[in-house]
Amino acid sequence: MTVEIRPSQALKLWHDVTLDLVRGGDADLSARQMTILMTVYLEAPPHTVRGLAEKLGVTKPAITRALDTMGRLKLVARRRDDKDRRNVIVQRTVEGALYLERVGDLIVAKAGALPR
Amino acid sequence: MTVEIRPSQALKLWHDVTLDLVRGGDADLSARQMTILMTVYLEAPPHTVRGLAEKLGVTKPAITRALDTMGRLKLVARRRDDKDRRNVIVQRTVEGALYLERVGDLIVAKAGALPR
DNA sequence: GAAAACTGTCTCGGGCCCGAAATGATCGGG
DNA sequence: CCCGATCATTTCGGGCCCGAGACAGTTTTC
Repeated sequence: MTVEIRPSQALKLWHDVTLDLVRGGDADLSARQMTILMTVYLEAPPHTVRGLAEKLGVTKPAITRALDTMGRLKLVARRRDDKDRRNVIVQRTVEGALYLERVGDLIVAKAGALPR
Repeated sequence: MTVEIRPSQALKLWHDVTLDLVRGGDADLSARQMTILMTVYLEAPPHTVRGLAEKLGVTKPAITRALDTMGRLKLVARRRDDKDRRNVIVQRTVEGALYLERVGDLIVAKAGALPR
């Protein structure tokens, strides 16, 4: 299976998916929040505030605020690290996994509907 | 050329692209702004405030504010419709076209680097 | 055990975005 | 010619996000 795509198709795919996400209005995540969410679910744990801040190239308070908002939405959870109680470990949730699963399926569907 | 992709690949692709956009920090567009930008550049003109509001499922002031911000960034331009001077027509700009071209190339590059 | 280093969070001032409603400009039917 | 309909924008009150810097808790170093 190959993932070949032309720039014009790529943009149309991006457009179709973001349009659905905006219209759905479920979560209304910012680009940063979406990136944090995907990083937590796609990359190997553990995920800390500092680690996420470095990876995204933003300040730590920005990560804290994003985790506050996404925690309210039940998309992620926080837990103190027992090994080093200074650290906060970002954990996945069932709701977050389901949300990303829907996003993945949406992308696949839009990719399949793309003109050849 | 086919555009087949599995959900896990789709999510990784989305993650890789948004991470680059967040880290780059060029524009920092919200999901709505990005959707507006792509709609203006991918769909046939003319584009009006009301038409964009209906398409995205948001209020007209939200479109006006997005156009204000993106106008400051030179990504789109506004012009009065001479046929019906109540309408405002959203126009493309060179900067906007270049921005989307970079996004398209970024998606293609990330798609090509995806594990099979 | 005290001090330095490190973590995440809070505070501050400023800016942007939100939807609802009001406003100003323009068009069109009667 | 006028009054209602239709544009886009502005106003309003409220909320979230931003980075810089201060802060409290924890660990490590000496």
